[in-house]
Amino acid sequence: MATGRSTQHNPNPAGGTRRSRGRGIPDATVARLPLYLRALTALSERSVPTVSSEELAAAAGVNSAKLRKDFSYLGSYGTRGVGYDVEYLVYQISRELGLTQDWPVVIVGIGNLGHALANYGGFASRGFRVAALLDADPAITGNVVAGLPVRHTDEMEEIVRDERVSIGVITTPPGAAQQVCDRLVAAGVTSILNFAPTVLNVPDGVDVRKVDLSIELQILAFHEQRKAGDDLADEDGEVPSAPAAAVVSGRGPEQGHGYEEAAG
Amino acid sequence: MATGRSTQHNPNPAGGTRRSRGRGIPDATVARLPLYLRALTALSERSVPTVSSEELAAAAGVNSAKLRKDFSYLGSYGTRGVGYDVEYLVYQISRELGLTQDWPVVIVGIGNLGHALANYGGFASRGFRVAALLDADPAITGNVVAGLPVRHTDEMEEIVRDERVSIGVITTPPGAAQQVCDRLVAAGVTSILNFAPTVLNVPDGVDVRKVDLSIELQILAFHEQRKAGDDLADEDGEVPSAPAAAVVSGRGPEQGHGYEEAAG
DNA sequence: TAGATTGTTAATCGATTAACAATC
DNA sequence: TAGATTGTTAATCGATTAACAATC
Repeated sequence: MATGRSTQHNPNPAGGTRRSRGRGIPDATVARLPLYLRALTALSERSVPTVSSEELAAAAGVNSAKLRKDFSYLGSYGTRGVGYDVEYLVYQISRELGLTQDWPVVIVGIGNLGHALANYGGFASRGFRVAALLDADPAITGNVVAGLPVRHTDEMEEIVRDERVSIGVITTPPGAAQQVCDRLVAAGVTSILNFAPTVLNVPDGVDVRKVDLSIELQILAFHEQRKAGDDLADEDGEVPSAPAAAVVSGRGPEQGHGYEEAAG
Repeated sequence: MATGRSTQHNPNPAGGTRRSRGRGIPDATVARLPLYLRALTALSERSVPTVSSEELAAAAGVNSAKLRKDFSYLGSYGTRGVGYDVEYLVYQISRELGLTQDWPVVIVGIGNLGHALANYGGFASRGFRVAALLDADPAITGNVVAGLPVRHTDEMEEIVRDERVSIGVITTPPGAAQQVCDRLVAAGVTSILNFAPTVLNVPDGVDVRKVDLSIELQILAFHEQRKAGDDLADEDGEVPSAPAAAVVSGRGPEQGHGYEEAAG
């Protein structure tokens, strides 16, 4: 949501309905489990033994009805009149998310962003292990980043195979992303986190999630514009639906304020 | 969001129903407009004059029914039997997203990630202008990053005011994020893009979107685990709902494979 | 006119929410 | 028992999708 940020293909790789297998968990719920887990981990570090749905929801930034509904998909892990046992819930959510096992990941493209991710602390603490850093540029390979040597992308297939890597992170320039993706998938990777601003095409059974700074900013700009518009009279004053022919020659005011009033 | 990335508070700051004002556009549609815009820009660069909903949808990674429905919220910008004029649609979507005006942003926290964002090309090309880079560390202030001097956070309020900054990007450590957020908001910022793994509390009227690497990876791990489980018999073999009392003492196997079979 | 493709309708599906019975 | 809080139900809402009439 990206979401926001969102799976490009195969949000539900098992196919069929959204909750096909056994106690299937809705996508929206899965996306919130990490939020709950983070809040619970903070409580755990403060040695808080139990927490109510109301308190935990506040800490996670959701409402309590949603939280209880989400937890109901996992099972009945609370105690009526008491709340949830923090440690127990940390474990159950971790298990559900697959974080009780070790996930080797490779990061491909060690520019500024790859560098930042390699140094990101949240990796190791949550069951993810950086198996290798890869780059195609000989000027970069051999450098040590975050304690790891940057290896050449020539070694990609070997590393993915030997280290049983199933998750790849792509931080290359957009032009290289699809090719890197293809090679990762061919080598056995089945989940891709894509930071390159490109749509990746992948075969069935491969999950792609993307993180796109530019998209997030554009969504903010949209709402920001709305706010600014609300300050004026009423922005929806029937902008004439200009006939296409009249605009084909130029694309209209680029950075200017042709049709609309300034929003600042 | 995203999630996916997702607005924490006020996904619809105008309040009321999801589509309150005039020709209000659903959140899901707004989140896809940047995708269409990117695909259209690529077509524009190749001097493609028109495109059908089918072609454009394929390029953007969505289905064509959804695309046409999305565009219908913007107006009737297509021509039956022909398709959409690329340049005209680029302009209309840009205008709808507020990209025909200039958005000054500040980036607070110039570590690895802030550094990466400052160098990110997608910024400038889409109406966003980095008005300032800020950091609290005197060892970092004064450095030139992406052609801009890193200024001290002491100057935050002055810069936000003078440059009319309404969008702030937070790339600080999690412990500093809320305080930075509070100061940005107090200074006049009304949209925040948060890369720190913290829930930010903001007053009504302020939008927060967050980008969280760790959450994206955890969602991938969940699906990855499912895939692995599908290879075995049937993973849903009634894991006994362990009584809370039995687990309170320890949190169960941490990185181990206590309850579950290995998924690799 | 015939072919192509949009814009819209209506059905379906998933997500959210409030309310409350169950029960600790 | 009385108070507190979960887990679930049912209503509502938003998003997706296929189909097709409108129309270029």
